[in-house]
Amino acid sequence: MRTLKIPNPVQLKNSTALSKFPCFSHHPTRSFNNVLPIDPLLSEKNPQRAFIGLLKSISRRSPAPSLLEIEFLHCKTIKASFIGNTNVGNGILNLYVKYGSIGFAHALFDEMLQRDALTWTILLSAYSRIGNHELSLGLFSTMLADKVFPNHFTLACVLKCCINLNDFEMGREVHGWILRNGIELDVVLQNSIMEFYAKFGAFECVKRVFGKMIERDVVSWNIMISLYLQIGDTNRSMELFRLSPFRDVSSWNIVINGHMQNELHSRALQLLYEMVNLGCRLNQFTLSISLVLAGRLVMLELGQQIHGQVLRTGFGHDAFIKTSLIDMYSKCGKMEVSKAIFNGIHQCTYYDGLVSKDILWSSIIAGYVQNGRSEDAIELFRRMLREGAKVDKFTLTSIAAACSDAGLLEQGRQMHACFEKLGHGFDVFLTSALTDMYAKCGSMQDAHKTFDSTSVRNVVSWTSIIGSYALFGQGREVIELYEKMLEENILPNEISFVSVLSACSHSGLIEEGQRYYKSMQEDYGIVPGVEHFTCMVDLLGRAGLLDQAKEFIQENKISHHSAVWRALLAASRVHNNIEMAIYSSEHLSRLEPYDVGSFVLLSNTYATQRNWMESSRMRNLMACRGISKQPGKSWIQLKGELHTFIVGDRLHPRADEIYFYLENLLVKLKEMGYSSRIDMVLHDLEEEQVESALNFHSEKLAVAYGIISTPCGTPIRVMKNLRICVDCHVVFKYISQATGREIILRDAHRFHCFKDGRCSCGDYW
DNA sequence: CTAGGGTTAG
Repeated sequence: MRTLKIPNPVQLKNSTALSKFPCFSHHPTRSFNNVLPIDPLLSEKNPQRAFIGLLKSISRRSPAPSLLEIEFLHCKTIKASFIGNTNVGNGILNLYVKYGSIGFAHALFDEMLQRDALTWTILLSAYSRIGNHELSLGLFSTMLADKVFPNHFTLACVLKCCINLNDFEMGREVHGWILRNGIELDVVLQNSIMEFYAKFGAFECVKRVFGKMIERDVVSWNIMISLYLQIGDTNRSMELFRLSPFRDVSSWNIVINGHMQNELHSRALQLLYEMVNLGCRLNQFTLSISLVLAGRLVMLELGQQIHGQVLRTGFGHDAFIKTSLIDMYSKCGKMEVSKAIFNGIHQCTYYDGLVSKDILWSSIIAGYVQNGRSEDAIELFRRMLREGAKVDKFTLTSIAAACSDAGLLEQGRQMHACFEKLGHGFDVFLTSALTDMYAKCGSMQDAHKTFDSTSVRNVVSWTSIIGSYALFGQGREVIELYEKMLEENILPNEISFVSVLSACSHSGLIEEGQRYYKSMQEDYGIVPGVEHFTCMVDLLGRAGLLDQAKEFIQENKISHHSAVWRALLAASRVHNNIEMAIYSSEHLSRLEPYDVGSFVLLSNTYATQRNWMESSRMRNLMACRGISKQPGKSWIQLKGELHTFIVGDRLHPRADEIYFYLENLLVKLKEMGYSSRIDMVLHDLEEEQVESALNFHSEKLAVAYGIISTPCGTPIRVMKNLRICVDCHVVFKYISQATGREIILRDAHRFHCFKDGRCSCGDYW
């Protein structure tokens, strides 16, 4: 007979020291004599059997027995010399495992003189449950060497270990062993075998086992149903679902979740309604997945209804459900509610004993990041570290995105290094987020290094590096990378094209942009969405082809999208075309009467033409409608500290120095030939005031502060929440020349790298 | 057998 190739049989420790059970020496025997009726049992005809019955009932008792009670029982069995009985030993062993004390369980296991299949199975399944699958398999191997014949539970557990260890070969060996040893195949074992093959995508094997089954149950059918969902064959899975004689809650959960996984959210919603209408009871799984569904569809009311159902059914303390609730409210933009739920978590039942609070942390942090509240997310992350929660790749991915938004290069770098030190494995999500983070923080070297170190690249990895170069306006590199991606047989998605098209637009590659727009539809069958239309309007508009852009909007019948008008309006402003600006802003304000951008852009366009009447009329209208402009702010990070500036503000402790330096510098720049672009000032002011308003724009303050606080030659990295002003753009070119400093500025759309009197954007933006 | 958190653009 061939033996199983199971690694590392476990060396059992045969120790006899009871000192492994520290409470033994001073055991409070008296305190349990009333609660646990041991002594009367001992006078029964068959005290051992009675004792075994007691152990069984205690293991099912709620609340579960305390460690002291278990040790008390253990003590009693020794005193009554029952411990040599395998069934008694198994009973106590089971209690230790249920209590979660594997160390004590293993110590008892070592002391047992006779171990049967149950003894081994209790211990090895305990190890598997805490995630130590190797040890579990090692015990299995020792068990076989000890000539103890495994039962169905042992084998099912071993197959689970093979799934968790991703060890297909081992699982096949186990299956072979089962067949060779003529183990009778019952439903449970056959289901385990099916599940094993299903997890490894060995569809034919699953079907063969299912086909041969004489008796099938819900689980067998469910595995078949999920098998088809796994490969995206929703039709076939629904056929089986309708055919199944055992359709119950779990089957419904599987089809609903399966459709969600295949991105068929509205179909999933239909199924949920059908399930409810049939009067099917919703269990905790249903509630959890339907909350996720409500979040993805941004259906707040549905989410609230399910929340009500959660409270009614008493699942409010389930940790899984709490995470789903946090996720749902975050996705619906209700961060206050998410936060309240998160803060109310003290006593949630950790379902299955495997749920940890780390996931709750990561889900609330993700919520803040998704709602654009990076500072709050980072603050929460610090609290999480203080409270000793474990940082995993999920949290770190969100934090990387938060650092991208806030432009915090140093924090991002620290977290990256910290994570690498922990020795976590490679992850596509994380490396994509890090690539993006480094790029958005201005370090293309780090972004490229991260991308190069990405061993398994998918569309997202490629799209993030492509988007990074697009951010720096390096259209040629973007096109090169895009072609490289195609060479590696990675199919571009909608987002890849947004990056490519916006890069073309930012680099003035008009023909290329139009070619890729065509290729997207013809070669990849991607139907252009608002984002692509907007890129095209932007592409034409930036190039000054305003009429063509307008025609593009009409031809594609997209005049109901505000974004395309916003792009045209922005282009009209850059090219000072007041008629087109008015035309597009009329459309824009009809579509979005409360949109800040439309007012600001139009009012600015009027202002540029020095039409103060119209400009101020626009601003008054904004005030009437209660719209306020997002204040422009710029920030710079020095020695780990963030310095934020708004136009003309003197709040900074070194404000006097900053202003003094800036004023002198501007005099010098004028000698070099600079003159103020006063046409960029947005209010009707006297000439002198105009100039001073311009001179102290937030980005100028931040750059000046950077120069006076760092040694000569250090590059200056500044972030701005809005687009850079035209005058500042001119000034920074002069400054880079006059001071020999490199100025790297990230605005709302892209990077501008000023060096030796020139900007990387080539003034095309 | 079935459940929760993450990436890319605008």
